[in-house]
Amino acid sequence: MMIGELSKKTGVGIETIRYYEREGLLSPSRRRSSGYREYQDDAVRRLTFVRRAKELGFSLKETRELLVVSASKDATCKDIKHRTQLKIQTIDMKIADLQRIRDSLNRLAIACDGDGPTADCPILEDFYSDGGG
Amino acid sequence: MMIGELSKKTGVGIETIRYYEREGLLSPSRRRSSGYREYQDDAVRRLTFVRRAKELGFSLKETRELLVVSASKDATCKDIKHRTQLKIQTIDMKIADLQRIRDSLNRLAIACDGDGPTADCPILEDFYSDGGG
DNA sequence: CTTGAGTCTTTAGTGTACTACAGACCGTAA
DNA sequence: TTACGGTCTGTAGTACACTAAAGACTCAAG
Repeated sequence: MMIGELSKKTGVGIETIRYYEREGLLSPSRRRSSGYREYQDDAVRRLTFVRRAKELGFSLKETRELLVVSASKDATCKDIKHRTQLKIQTIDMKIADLQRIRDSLNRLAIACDGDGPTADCPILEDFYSDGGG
Repeated sequence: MMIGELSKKTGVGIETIRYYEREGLLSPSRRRSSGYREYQDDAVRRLTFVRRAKELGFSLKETRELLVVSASKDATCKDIKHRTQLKIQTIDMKIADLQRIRDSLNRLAIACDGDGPTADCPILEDFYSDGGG
């Protein structure tokens, strides 16, 4: 199939497909003499993989690595599992960061009764005085 | 003081200070005839504000708005509190997103015993087959 | 007066993941 | 043959928050 059909089948834009190719995620099986890209059915599968990995928080770089490992003959489940666990760890750290921020903001919001001028706002006070919460 | 001293006092790089100026967050109180920026002590306070807001997840654009509100005579605490609560909401949504992703990855990691070739990996299977969970 | 550090403006690069556009070429149906 | 839509390459723009570098100017000390 040509790129337009692949785009329709996967819901991934044409420009994006070409971008993924530049980034080494997906190549057409061949080129016509005209230069037109031609894809096989497995390109749909591969694009699905890329989008699913993205959904799950993997960057394009990481996704490319996953694809390489996935296709490697001597790679094992272990490698994939390891990468997954690392990703879980970084997500956990991000969540912890956001929780910390959330709690700080919440404390400030509670401290502010919402009345009076900004000059008396405990939120702004915190902001101006650094490292408070 | 000049920009170098302000930079040392706040730990914010010179280039960054100039960038903040371009973005409307901080202006020197005046310029010398040579073009050199001159700052008052309150610039330290203002930069502190910007960094603290950043720590708490506000973008530069949002921080600029906070500064405007903060300086506005008829603005009230209410406005600041409201912005804070909105920020808490978007952080909560981000956390929920990450939790969902984390749970999916965790389920996959558990399903994968780490043995065998990638061809049998349940993680990769999920990736190739879309929307699995 | 010279030297060296500090500062100035303007422009461009970083990373991420696209997205858009210009100008040319291809393929097919009427 | 003409028209029209699909496709090609290459370049540049988007958002965010910086960061770096070139080349010129300023300032203070010696």
